[in-house]
Amino acid sequence: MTSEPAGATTRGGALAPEHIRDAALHLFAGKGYRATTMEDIGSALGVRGPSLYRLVRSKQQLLVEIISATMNTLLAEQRQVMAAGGSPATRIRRMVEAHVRFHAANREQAFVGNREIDSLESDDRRKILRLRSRYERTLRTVIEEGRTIDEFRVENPRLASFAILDMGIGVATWFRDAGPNDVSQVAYTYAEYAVALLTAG
Amino acid sequence: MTSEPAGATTRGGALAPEHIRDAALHLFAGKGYRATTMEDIGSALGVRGPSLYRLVRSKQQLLVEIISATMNTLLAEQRQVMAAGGSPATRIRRMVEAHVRFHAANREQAFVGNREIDSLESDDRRKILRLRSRYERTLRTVIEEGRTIDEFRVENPRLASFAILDMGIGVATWFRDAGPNDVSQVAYTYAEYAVALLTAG
DNA sequence: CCTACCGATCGGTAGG
DNA sequence: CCTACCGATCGGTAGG
Repeated sequence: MTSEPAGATTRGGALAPEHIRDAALHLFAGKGYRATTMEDIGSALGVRGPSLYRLVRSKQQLLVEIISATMNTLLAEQRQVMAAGGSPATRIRRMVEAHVRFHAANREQAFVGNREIDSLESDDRRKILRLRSRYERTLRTVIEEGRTIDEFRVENPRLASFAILDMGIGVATWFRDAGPNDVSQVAYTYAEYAVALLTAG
Repeated sequence: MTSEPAGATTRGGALAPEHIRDAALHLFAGKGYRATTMEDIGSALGVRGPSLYRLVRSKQQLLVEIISATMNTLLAEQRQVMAAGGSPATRIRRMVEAHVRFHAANREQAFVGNREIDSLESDDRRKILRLRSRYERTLRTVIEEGRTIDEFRVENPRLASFAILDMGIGVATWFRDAGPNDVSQVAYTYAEYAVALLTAG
């Protein structure tokens, strides 16, 4: 993203745009975008608030980058599943597993991406909503395909895709690494739920 | 809740605590708790910000009342379902229908209740989280009961109850009165999904 | 129910 | 990377 050598921090130190984003993400997740100050973010990195402006345009830009990265990752994983082929049920399973895995393994990203959409300025919000919509429609397309070949019996692909996506999104709110189920268990189980819901009659 | 005559507004006018809460709810839903000012709320009711303090203790108190009311309604409906009896599958269906119906018919309440939990001061937040937890555990209990009598085959009641609840919560984010499905359709369909997910094997 | 106002916070800039 | 600071916002109170 920058013209500096990959993986290097800026000369001798802790302060790189990537670290700033990480610190910001953690604070946004914990206390909300609006409640987080530039001084908070700087403080997490051992500098004062104004020092961040050498590497970051604005607080809003940090939020935009965090949420965009989240949606782009999700869409990239979905594209991989589509490219790999397989029956509708197979693709649904893989898609739900990737979706849930992401929401469990990147709780803060997912959480901020969902809660702070309205903290985005309207142009950016529109862009993000378009990406979300595309993500949902791709899932819906696979459901419709499965219906066409009688692999699924759901009557309303739109409601089914919302239900499947939303249950996965919820994982970001309750999942804990120290909890009774690990990421793989949850991902597998939710994929089963999705297929069950689609094949029931 | 107050000692004034039920249904009456305070002497000649638009300003009653209930109206203030309604206006606040709408604004909190639209732009977030922290981005909403007392002046905004007053403005929606035709008064200046400071005038609200005659009827309201603080902005925080408005949020507490809104979120508490939401959870209490949800819990009351759940208790009714439990009191009415029926097989686990019947109770699950009714519970999911009530849950979804509430989230579709009271989108703003549900939305604010979910997004602004971290805007509550810690004592209030704890109280609300306890209520949510109780709500979830009651659903889980019914799932476990259904497993005991072999009505359900799910292996993990905890994951199943999270999945069912979270898909219903999602309804508050995408449902529109002008959309292709009405509240009853969505409630019925989601109840089907829940049962499908619980009985699949 | 209003105006005036206090006290505090905050994003971002100036200018080293 | 820092201090000093501007300009603006906001919750809540005083005192009618």
